[in-house]
Amino acid sequence: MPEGHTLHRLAKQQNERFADRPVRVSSPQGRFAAGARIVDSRVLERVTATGKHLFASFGDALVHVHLGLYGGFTSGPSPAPEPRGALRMRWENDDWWTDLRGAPTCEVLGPDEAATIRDRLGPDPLARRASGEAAWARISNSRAPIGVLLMDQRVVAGIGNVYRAELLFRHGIAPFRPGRELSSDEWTPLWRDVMALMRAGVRSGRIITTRPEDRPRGRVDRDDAFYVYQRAGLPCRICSTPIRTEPMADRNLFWCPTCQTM
DNA sequence: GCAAAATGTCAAG
DNA sequence: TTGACCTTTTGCA
Repeated sequence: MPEGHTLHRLAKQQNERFADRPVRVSSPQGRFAAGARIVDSRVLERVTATGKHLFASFGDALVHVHLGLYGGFTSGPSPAPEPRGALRMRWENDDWWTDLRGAPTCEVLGPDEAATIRDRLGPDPLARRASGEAAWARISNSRAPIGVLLMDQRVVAGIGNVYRAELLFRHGIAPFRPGRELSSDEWTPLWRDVMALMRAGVRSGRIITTRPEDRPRGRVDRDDAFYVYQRAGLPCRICSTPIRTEPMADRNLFWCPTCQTM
């Protein structure tokens, strides 16, 4: 499921498999039928991820996909399986297929409309030459809690509920602290960390935030991947205090009340 | 077999 | 601020 690393990984894979040649685009479910007709059989130039948005350019028409909470792509080598369920969009060439389901957004845009969406976003830690300065400018001037600011795509593009909780834990910062009460000595390592964690996420295809010394050796199973996310009531890996949860910015926030300070 | 939850966002009021 | 929306998986009976 999708935070920024998922979309960048998808862009990379789709470029490898589909870019620079024609793609058959269809919408077996029908909801994207009109859009599919516009780009069907055209050459796919490039797939780009910005934050949690995916843009596939076919000349002056771009397919814009946002996976929301539960959208997802599946894919594999040809031949494609018989369409099943609510299959919003399918891409096929002679070698590969990929299917999109569940996405709230799958639409054809012009270049200006795509630019408008990108312009609304804060810096993407996975972008080339990413800089956290614009994000820091907003955070250091805001009295909103840092746990809200990190989820705001205008502040940083690509962070979701898992990275939010885990980053704040890794830096010992209570989610309730107003942005303006962070010091730049806290922000600088946090920004460096989000770039590194998300890059690792792109590489492995999953989010792992525990340091090797804080988890059992060997393969990382789901129970050992996080410090706080979805661990409400379980003992903190560092101090054994029960992990707390409560909604913040409409999502369930998780934190350790001992390790994360105001 | 059904309800609830899940790594998200936007429009309506 | 609230509700709508998209689909699959999980947990409980």
